[in-house]
Parts: sequence; C-alpha cells; structure tokens
Amino acid sequence: MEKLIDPNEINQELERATEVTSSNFIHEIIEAELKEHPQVHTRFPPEPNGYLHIGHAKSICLNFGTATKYQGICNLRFDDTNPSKEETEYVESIMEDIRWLGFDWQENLYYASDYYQQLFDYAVELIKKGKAFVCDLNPQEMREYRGTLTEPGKNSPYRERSVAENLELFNQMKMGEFPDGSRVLRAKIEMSSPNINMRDPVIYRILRAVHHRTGEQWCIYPMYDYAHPISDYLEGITHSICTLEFEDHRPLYEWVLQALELPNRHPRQIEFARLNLNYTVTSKRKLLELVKENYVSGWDDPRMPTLSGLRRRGYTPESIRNFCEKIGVAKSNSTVDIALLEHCLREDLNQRAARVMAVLRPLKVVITNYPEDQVEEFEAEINPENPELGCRKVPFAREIYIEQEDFMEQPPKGYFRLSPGKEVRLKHAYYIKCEAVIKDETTGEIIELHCTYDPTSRGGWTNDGRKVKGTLHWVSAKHALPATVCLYEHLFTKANPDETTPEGDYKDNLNPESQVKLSNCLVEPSLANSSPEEHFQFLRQGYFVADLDSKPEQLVFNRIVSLRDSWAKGSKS
RNA sequence: UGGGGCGUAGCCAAGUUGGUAAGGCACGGGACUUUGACUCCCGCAUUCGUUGGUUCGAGUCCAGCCGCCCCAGCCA
Repeated sequence: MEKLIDPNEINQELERATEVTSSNFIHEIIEAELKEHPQVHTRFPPEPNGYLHIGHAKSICLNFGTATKYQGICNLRFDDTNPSKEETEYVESIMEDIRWLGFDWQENLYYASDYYQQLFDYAVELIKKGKAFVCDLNPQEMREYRGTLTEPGKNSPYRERSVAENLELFNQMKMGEFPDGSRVLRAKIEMSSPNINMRDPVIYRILRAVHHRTGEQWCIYPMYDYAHPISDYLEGITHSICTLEFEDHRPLYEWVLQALELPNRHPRQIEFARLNLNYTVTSKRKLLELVKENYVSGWDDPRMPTLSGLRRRGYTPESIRNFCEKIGVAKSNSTVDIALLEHCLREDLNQRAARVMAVLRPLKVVITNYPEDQVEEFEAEINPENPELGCRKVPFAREIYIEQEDFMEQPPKGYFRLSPGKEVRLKHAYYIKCEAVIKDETTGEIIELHCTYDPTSRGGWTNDGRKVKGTLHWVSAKHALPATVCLYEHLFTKANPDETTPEGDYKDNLNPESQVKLSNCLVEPSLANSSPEEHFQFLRQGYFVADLDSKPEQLVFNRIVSLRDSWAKGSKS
C-alpha cells in the first residue's frame, strides 16, 4: 500500500520550523551568552488563585518554548506564598490547562511552599548579616514612613534593633506569639531610594490562614519579592521571565540573591509585555466578577478568554500556540487584534476539520418532480484540502431544508442564491429551480418552497455549459438530526471594554448578543456519532465544535468562528 | 516636581556594526471555485512620536521636547 502523507505531520513540521526560526529579544540575550552558559532553565510560575487565560498562554509558550529551543528545561512552579487567595481547585485547573495546551513539565513540578523552611532559614541568615529587621509599625504607619513617589521615606524606629533581638522576635513571629499584622520582617535596604520597592520592603508577614498544601503549619509567609528570587535560585533557573510591571522589582530580586551571597549562578530576570486582546478582558478581577455575578456561565463559558473557555468554545491548542508564535515577544504594551486569533483557528481547522452540512434556520423545500419515496445517497468529500480523508454518505430525498437566508423573494443585485425562477446547485446533489413560494395566509411568512430538480445534474454538475453560480448546503427532511447550536460573538461590543462614560464601567459594554442559542437546527445524519470536542466545518457557515455536553440524543454544537464572508461584508456596507 | 519602561502602517512586529523600511493580521482589487470558503496574484509607511544636531548618508548615533504604561499591598 502506498504511504499517504498525513497533513497533520506536515503541520507539525511547519510548526517545528517556525518554532526554531522565530526569535525575540529574550532569545537574543540567551544566545549572546550561550558560549559561557549553554544551559537554559526557565519556569512558568502561576499563583494558584484563578484560572489561566490567553495571556498566560503567551507566557507558557514563551517559557516552555524557550527551554525547548535551547534543549533546556522548563519548570512548573506554583507561586503559592499567599494562602488567603490560593486553592487546590486552581492548581488542578492550571495543570490541566497547561497539558491541554500541549506542554509537559515532566518531573519538574514545584511549589514555592516546598521552600518555606529554606526561605525561613535564609531569612535568619539575612538577620544575622544585619540585612533584615523585625518592624512593629502598623500598616498605616508603614505607609507614612515609606514616603511618596517624590519624597524619600524615613527609617523605621525599629530599624536598629540588635541582631539578637531580631532573631528572637522573628522566631516568636514564627511560633505564633504575635497577632496577625502586628509585626513584619523587613529587608534593610534604603528608605530614600527613588525606587519605592527598595524602601525596606516587607519580606515576611504574620498571617493565620489555612494553606492549601501546608495547612496550619506556618503562620508567617514570605512575600513574592523575597520568595521568588530564592525559589528561582534553588531550582537552578537561569532566565526568570516575567511581565513588565516587575521591572521595578528587579533591583530587589538581585538584592536578595546578593545579600545572601548565594554561591552559584544567579538567575536573571527578564521582562516582556503581557498580552492584551481587544473585545475582551483578561484581568483576574474582571474575569472573576463576570463569573461571580453570572454574566457568564462559569470560567469555561465559551465566551471567556480563559483557556478552559477557549477550549469549550472549540479553539485548538495548535491554533493558540501558533497565535502566541505570531504575536511575538517585545516590551511595548500592545493590544492584539482578536481577528488574528480567529485567523489562527481557521488556518488550523481548514486543514483538519471534517466538512458537514447543517441548516441553522431551516426553510422547507419540496422537490415536486422528485419521486415520493425515493432516497439517494451522495458521496461527499470530507475535506477538499485533504482528499485522503475520503468521503461520507449524504442522503437526499423529496423534502429537504435549506437555510432561510439562502432564499430571497426579491433578491438584491449580486445575490446568487435561490429566488423565484432561479436555479441553484444543492451541494453534492442536483440543480434545483424555484417554482413557487408558499406563504402563511395570515402572517405572510414564507413557510415552504416548491422546486423542481434537473435529473441530469446528478452530483451537482452538467456538461451543457450551464452556469449555476450559487451552491447551497441542505439536509434531507426525513434523515436530518435535530440539534442545538450556539452562535458566539465577542463578549464586548467595544474593542476596548474599558472605554466607558465616566460613571460607567466595562460591564456596560457587554455584548447582549454574544451568545445566541438556536434550538431548531437540523444537521446531516453523519453527525449522529460525533463526540464532544470534535471539530467540524459547517459548510458555508463556520467552524463548530461538539460541546462537552453533546450527546447523540441531544446534539449541541458551538460556533467557534464563522467563515470569512466577503458577500456579507460587502452587502453590509 | 521621583524612579523604571515604551513609542516603526488600522493591529502586532522585524529592523545585529549608520547604507536607503521584513513578515503576519486587517483592509481594497483581481484570478480560481460544486463552500460568496480555501488557494493564488496585486495593492497597502518617500517614512520610523517630534524638533534640532553629527554624517556623503540616520529608524539606527547625540541633545531637547511630546505622548503612553508601571511603581507609594503586611498581593503576585
């Protein structure tokens, strides 16, 4: 047997090719030092306090992709240093989403909470070196002592406590001898630094909360700025990639490593711009609000930019990875057009998705000259881009349904679908001509069309040179399966959802038509055994996915994105 | 009025030592078409936030100005 080329393999080849070719300023930094430092070790460090979204996908692709490119390793590390916000539910969803996206941390799974003891011991070191002190200022006083953006801060009155006293106090903090918030451990740096992060930042706070992994074992917890550089160091991270807002924290990141005089290579922090997408929001606070206040059905609502939402919507991991590849990595704040994400999905599914016919808003058509009980089966290609996928059978009979919008009694110029007296092709089947329009007597609504077919056009073609431009999708009335189809559009009506009246907020820009449920759809019988998460192209309409809850008795499909439509585009203007 | 970043087309984004503005998306036009899809052609920055300067030559170097983002959590 001849070996056929699997188009998926070609895709993978192309993917690998782009992976290796594409570069960015971070890769340039790495390559400049590759001679002295051939090993590359990155990490993706989510805090388990929410679900991952498309912005995280950029970071995941960057961190894992960079490690792969330089034959390095990428750790998954949960940055769980604030037990009041974190939950096991989130660590599980995060792991599932990363795997779904197509990345594998293998045995390199870590938690900042694994380092609590070491972090504590290092803090003791810092105290012994005279570089940290216990401070009794309350939050309000702390703020006053910190100064402002333009004014320097003042030293805390507790700044000069002896090493012995600090050691004793810090230990008592650990032992639970003080109430929450009563004291903190601070790094002793410089209260007049123009960089506010360097004004003796808090590195430990007292907090009685149940941690999702360590329970009530600790009542003091390290702060991000202190825990992160040490966690990176302990894991042998070489490049600690984070987003732009941490740029000001870099001096502190480096200070911690230097103050501790850690002997091995220090990790290097590099910042890049986080991803923004238009017509949606990605702030954790807003996403949480949409879920909590039921503007959407949950974190995995198909309109959400979360990875679980994109997955339920039908986006493929490949399309998201390609998207992340195409947007690039740089340092300027940017908002990417969601049309690029949609393009990536179409590009992927055009090659892979099975073509199928589905009528979303049915209009009955009776083919008056077609024998009453006759049924024919046509061979229909599954994917013209991929002929090796073969054919499926599509039944045809006297009564069929077409799309309501494929018939117009008074067609505008340029309309080449069905209208009275006009001939069109039924995809894969016959030419039909519209002979009569049946209307409801009272409402005047078109309820049925009477057409005749041309028996010589079997398969949808004749050799007489006739020009039939319009081609319609259809389903056989007695063979079609009922289905529910959800049409999705952008969650917000404005490209920038935050653009509102002074009193308003982003929720005012929610798109009321972002989800339209059609429950009287009819689909071709081959869809009977479609399985959840299977992708299809509904001919002439768009790409769809069988919903997670789709069952043979109750088929449900989600529209991921429509096909490009130059006719609709032109006629709208 | 402090500090840290960023500014190349509608949206992203290349632009290595100064040598005469990649690519993608979007958009417009055309070809092809049994999906108004796909694919394929063609077009789309005399100009790089701005003003000066250096130079034979500046997106790249220098100076000033303008604009946008981030920082005053015991969040990450």
